[in-house]
Amino acid sequence: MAPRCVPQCSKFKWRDLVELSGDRSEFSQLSVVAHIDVNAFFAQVEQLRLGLSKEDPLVCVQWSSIIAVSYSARKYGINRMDTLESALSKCEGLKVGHTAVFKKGQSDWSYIDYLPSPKDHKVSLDPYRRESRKIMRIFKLRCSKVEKASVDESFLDLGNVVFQKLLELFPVLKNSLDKSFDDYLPEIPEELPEGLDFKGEVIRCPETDDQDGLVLQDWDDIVMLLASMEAHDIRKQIEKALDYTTSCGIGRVKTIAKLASGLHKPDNQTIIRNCAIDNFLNTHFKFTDFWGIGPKTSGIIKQRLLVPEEDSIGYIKENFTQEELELKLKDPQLATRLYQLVRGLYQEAINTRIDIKSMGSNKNFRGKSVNSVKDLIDWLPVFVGDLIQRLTELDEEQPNCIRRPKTVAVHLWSWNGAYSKQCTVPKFMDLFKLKEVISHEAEHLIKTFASTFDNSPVSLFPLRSFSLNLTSFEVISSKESIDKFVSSSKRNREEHIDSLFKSLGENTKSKPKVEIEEPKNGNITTFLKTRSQVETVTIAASSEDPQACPQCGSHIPEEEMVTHKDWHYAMELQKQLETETQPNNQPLTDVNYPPTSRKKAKLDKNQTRLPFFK
DNA sequence: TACTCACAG
DNA sequence: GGCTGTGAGTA
Repeated sequence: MAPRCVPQCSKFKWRDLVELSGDRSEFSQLSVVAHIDVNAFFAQVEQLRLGLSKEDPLVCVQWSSIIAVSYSARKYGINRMDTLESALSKCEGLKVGHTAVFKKGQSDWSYIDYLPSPKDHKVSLDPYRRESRKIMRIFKLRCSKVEKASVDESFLDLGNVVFQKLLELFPVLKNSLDKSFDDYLPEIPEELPEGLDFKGEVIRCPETDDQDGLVLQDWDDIVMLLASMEAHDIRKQIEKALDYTTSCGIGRVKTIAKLASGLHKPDNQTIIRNCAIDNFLNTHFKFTDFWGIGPKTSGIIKQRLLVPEEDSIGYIKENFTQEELELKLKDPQLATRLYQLVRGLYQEAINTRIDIKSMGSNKNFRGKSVNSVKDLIDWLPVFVGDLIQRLTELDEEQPNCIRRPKTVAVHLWSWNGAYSKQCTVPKFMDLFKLKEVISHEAEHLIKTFASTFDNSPVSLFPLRSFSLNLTSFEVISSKESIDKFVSSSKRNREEHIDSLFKSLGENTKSKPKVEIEEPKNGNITTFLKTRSQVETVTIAASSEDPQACPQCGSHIPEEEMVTHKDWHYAMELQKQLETETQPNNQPLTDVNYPPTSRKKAKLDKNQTRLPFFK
């Protein structure tokens, strides 16, 4: 049943609404963030690769341990703790997909049709990263700001797109004249426009909702409603284009959205209105569930605050002021964070471009499989190949911002201790050259290590673990146009806010201080604005116009050309995605897969298990 | 630069 | 629970 509106004086000001349209919308009082995670991601990837259906119970394995369990396999009581053997005993028809692997001595990974052994193989997570990037492309098409939290999770800032919808759907917002930033917003209307309703599961608010259903009181509730519709639509697009199901949480801040996304799995979403935050946190979670509060930190908190097992969030909220938390925890940063976390008020930035800081390739060795320098050197192509491959994909993803590592480090773990050594390398643009250098330096570092053990009573071998790391990434080339974009974009956004307010009939005297952070390259900051220009200005463009877009002919202000071209790029990508997608449930044919691996990846679709389990 | 720690999935 | 990955702190 559709929610009812019970209007009351709004708590929110025009400032809050306008901030929702800016590039720091996650800090607005009306902010809304979605957390989307792909259900049993590795299992879904393997299911598609093997041409199986969602109903086929499947596990993704690495050696003989299970790293992901499809939802249909969970029905048999299989979980990640099971060994492959016990999983197979629980489910007769269980399908098994092993991760792709590197073979010792080779620099590219592939899917193989036998059970690989850790003795001469290393796991490759590359296929999952590739699928992850496809999903990210869609997210980036649909909202102005996306933060990739991990290979299968992202945060989406839905503020901008909800702002747009608010203006479209509620004339009372669009037609208000002579408002200043400090005026309160009007009450919400008594009736919602036709067709508006929450999508997904809405957590109840005991104080305001009643037996007849959900009650909307203020604009933040409507923001959540619109966000739920938008998030649902984005998730359906992912499913249509790529065939992945997802779970999603929608809330005021990242931590709330993150907790919410886990509540209704798989393939559903959960909405936390601000009025429901307390009920949501208290009935479902302990303070240890917050992202970033690990075993160590929670141990300290428990000890210093004497937190009881039950109702730990309520306990912290009700018994300590922020000052008391600082006093007890002796860690002002943690105190502030905890104070805000338990109230659902911990507003964190959504980082769109997470600049890569390091990149590593590791492997643990078993027994005496690496018992000499030669054994280790034989493995080197795998580590180097892994890293170079990932650098290649990084370049492809951001062709106008090429990054290279300054240092190469090797880490070795023997049974006697851990050792590491690093050296600087030239920042070659050419990855073939860089590959040579990294191989050479890594080999040199390993040999240096080995020689220091020559006359030592302890031995480096058999080696327990090895890792090759690239660190201190620096930008070595960024296109001139991007630089221009960066320098002009701050002004752009100020103008953006100005023009918004003109459309709102703003009196510019009380213009708010909208903090403007330094921009991210290539990001579609003014996406919506640009889009509406494309739609309305197309015909006015002349072929003589030096500021005409070469692709659509629209007249585009010089400083917006980059953004505008990004938009074209995004649309092209979308087209590409749509044509790449098969209408039936066939596995995706990934044009990016190395030809060798692709051939091997094609397994018989009628096969119920990989051959080695027959 | 070398090493350790914390956290996450 | 083993494995893989990332970032921060410290001397």
